[in-house]
Amino acid sequence: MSHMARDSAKGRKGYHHGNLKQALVDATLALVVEKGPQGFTLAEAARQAGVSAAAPYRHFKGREDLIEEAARQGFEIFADLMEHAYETGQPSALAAFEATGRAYLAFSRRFPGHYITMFESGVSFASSPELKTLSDRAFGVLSNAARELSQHMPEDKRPPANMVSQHIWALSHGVVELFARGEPGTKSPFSAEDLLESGVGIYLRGLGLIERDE
Amino acid sequence: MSHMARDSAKGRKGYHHGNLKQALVDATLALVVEKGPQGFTLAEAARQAGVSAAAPYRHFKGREDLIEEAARQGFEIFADLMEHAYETGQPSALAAFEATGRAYLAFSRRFPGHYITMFESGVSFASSPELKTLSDRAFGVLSNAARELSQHMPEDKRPPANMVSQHIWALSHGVVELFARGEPGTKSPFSAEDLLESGVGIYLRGLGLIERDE
DNA sequence: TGTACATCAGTGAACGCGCGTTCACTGATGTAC
DNA sequence: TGTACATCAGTGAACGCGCGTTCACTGATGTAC
Repeated sequence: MSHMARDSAKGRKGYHHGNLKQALVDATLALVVEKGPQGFTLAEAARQAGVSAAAPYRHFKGREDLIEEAARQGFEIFADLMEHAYETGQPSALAAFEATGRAYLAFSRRFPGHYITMFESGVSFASSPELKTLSDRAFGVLSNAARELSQHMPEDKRPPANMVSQHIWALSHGVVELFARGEPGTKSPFSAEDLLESGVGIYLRGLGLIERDE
Repeated sequence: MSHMARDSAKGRKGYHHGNLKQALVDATLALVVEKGPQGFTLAEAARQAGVSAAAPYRHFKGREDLIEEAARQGFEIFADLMEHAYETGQPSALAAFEATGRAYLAFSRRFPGHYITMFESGVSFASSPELKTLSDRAFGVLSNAARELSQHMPEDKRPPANMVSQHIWALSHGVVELFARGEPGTKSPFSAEDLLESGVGIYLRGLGLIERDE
């Protein structure tokens, strides 16, 4: 078999794979990046893991279940990244907030497969209670950052903290979808990073949190 | 046949449909809304139009070609809507700009099938030169609005007009994707319209185009 | 107005394909004694 | 250390399915005379 060459790498012994579950998740992530959210098939993932089409059923209930596991892992990484970014910016509420915005984009760059399964595969963060919990953790970080930010704001024109976090979430998501993909035709002169950075900057100025001439 | 009841509505004569091309596009739009961007099949669209699976090939080269036509019509409507919104806001550069932002969201509401084929079907606005041209027209409106807006801005801290239009595009797109869908789990207390309106407002304030207490 | 005929826009049967899933099976591994 | 045996994690063949596409066909329509 053609995959034998890699058998020794992870304790693969021939008949027993040893690490199939994760290998299938990894194959899913790669496929989804390569062929788009729906281009992925259970059969192809099995093939890529060097295993028969029936094998995945030892670890997953079915096709949907595999995607969900990939998304689950994604949300976990995502939440960790957001939390880490938040802590990095502390104790400055402003720095923490900006950092979480950047973390969103950075996550989509470093884990494109996860990003796709999470936001474009149709699984969505309400498919299972577990995904809901995990996504709540991630977006909770952004919400908290927004809430703290709120307290540094001129009190008269202070929008709800949730609204602020949703603005940044939407802006980040839009930038990722439109400008961070390899898609041609989007030959923007600005990088996604620049776009998000400047957009958030202007927005924060609008909130009165950054001085006009910085 | 079960679809005979509707035959008289549009000149349907039994053997000849009379309006198949558009009927297939309409079926595509409905399917894509109902089952997601990839849930659509040529066979199902034909079925919904009350016609055999081979019939679509009289009007389209294949599956891909049908989606592309749907997207093409979408871009046309979209561009018209953007232009109309722009003119509505004139001669105020600010009002025109805000109107185009609103038009983006309004379009996604009124033509969800088109929106999906345009932005989520994988066809993308660079698949064909024709789509590219049409999408350029639509986004050109937004760019122009941003350019005019630029001239009303404090000259020292004036970001490139293209950047401004891309910020708004990204924010609009993000709001649509995250908060304008029926998806549960996104139980936001704010409507997509409110979110976009307030987000754009804060952003424009950040540009120095709206006074702090308005 | 009537007829012959070209063209148009459908039909329906057939194809090959890959998918998701099930099933009885079997080789490998771990454990009890 | 060796052996018996349960359990685990694979196999491979088979299934039914719906899809995209092709083909020779045929009914309906439009036009020339």
